[in-house]
Amino acid sequence: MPRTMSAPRLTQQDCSNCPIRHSAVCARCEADELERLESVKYYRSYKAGQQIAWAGEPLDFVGSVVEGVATLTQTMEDGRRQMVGLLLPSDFLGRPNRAKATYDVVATTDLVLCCFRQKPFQELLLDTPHISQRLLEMTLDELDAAREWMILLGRKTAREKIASLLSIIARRDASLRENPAEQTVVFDLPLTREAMADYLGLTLETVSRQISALRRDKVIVLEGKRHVTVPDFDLLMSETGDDSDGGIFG
Amino acid sequence: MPRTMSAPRLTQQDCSNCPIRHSAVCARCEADELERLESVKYYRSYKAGQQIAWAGEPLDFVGSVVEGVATLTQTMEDGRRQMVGLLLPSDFLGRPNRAKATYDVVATTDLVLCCFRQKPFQELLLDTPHISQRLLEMTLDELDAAREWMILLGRKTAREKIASLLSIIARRDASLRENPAEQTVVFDLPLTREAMADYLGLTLETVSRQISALRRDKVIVLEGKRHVTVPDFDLLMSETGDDSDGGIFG
DNA sequence: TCTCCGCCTTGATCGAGATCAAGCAAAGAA
DNA sequence: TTCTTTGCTTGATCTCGATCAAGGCGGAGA
Repeated sequence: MPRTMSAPRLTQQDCSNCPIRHSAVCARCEADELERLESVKYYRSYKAGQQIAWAGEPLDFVGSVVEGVATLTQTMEDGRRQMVGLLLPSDFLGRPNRAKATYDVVATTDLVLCCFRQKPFQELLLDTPHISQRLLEMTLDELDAAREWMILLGRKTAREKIASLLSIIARRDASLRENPAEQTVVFDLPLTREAMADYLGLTLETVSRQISALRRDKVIVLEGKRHVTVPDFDLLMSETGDDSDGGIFG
Repeated sequence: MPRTMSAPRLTQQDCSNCPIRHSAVCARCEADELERLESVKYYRSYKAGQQIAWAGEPLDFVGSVVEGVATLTQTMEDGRRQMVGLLLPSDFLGRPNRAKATYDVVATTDLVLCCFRQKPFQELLLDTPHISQRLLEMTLDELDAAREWMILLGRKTAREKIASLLSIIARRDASLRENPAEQTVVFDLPLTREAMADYLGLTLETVSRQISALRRDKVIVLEGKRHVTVPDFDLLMSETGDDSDGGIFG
């Protein structure tokens, strides 16, 4: 099967105006370091639903998500699937010095990546400590997130899993709002029921039933299938099974 | 509650004779760099069962496991527990620049750590690229392992979970043997049934039943409760649900 | 306007693993 | 010796989420 990717290249963009300038792998770079990055970076765009990489197949670049959402998924021989990562803007894709993708990577929304070929990125890592330090920090954060997810997968009930996922999305969106302390949070789900099931280690039917149950219990209000209103964020949090303290920025 | 740790200090040991010299965070260091490490490192020892750190409590050092096994565990308010990491010799404990432990850390066997206080280790990281590069590599490996574990927790059956855990331990032990290509593997379980349950997202009763089932089906032979013989490693692998190729070093 | 298709919901039933419960075996402790 | 404790096994039963099945809804294309 042909697996060539033809992604349109965007015109070169100025790093200093980049929306992820202060949170991506380049966050700590100085002006001269950014100049060097600009000389080797390039952009790739993908449409919603497009696959970016296939587990086990060659992937000769790494990069940062500039806009959109992508998922990392692993599939067992018999078709069982588990999502193992959710890439949001500023998250890093790929592993330095690894020529093949470890997971299937799929764009779930339209997506823009800021990419580097493996070889030049290797060199950047070796002689730009600001980049390798930041990459270490981001990788440690991802490891913490993965371990948090292990608790969810191993020990939480279906209802707690759904509430946890909703609270994660709500919290992320809340941080972009004018008044983040507001109890009411409104957002759109960026994932289908099936993708949520892959994420949570459930079936899509169970996801649907638990969302209906949370709606019935007035924990959330649904308009259509994707638009969610959380009237009382503390109430949602109390359904996640996590420690109740910590507030919206927990 | 008093939570002070008093761990006996060992006499200073020579890095060049260290059993984890070539696989720990110091693996890439040159002679002069090792000298610097030796000047700030110190050892801590723990007895089997002793707790090393408490989630949320101060932990002002990081370090490498020299000998023994430790576990990272997170506990929910109502007591549900999930193990999120297993630290074997050469694995790294703690997070640079973080003053508090994120997880409960417990020695499951007698344990020796090679430790560094946070502050000097920070400095080492900043001006010893061989250390920060190696730490990044190890953290990326841990992230891959955590994601592999997410598939196990989210999608594998109880029998597959047990077979997967046995194969991981068997594979690790096999790599220490004279003839690693040998089909028969023998080892002792370093974990209680309860710890295995915490690792696998199961109850200890289910762990016990599945081990009995694997014994009944001749996949393993048990002498006592901990000593395991795997007569045919491929047969064990075929029970894990993972891709069958790859062999013992997969 | 109709039809199709992707996505979602809901109902009925099933079954893997949890829970509740009893008891065994080995190692200390009294 | 006898009593406890710790770690483990096994049985009986229950329950949550999976599975199998049917149908609803809304948007895109004919």
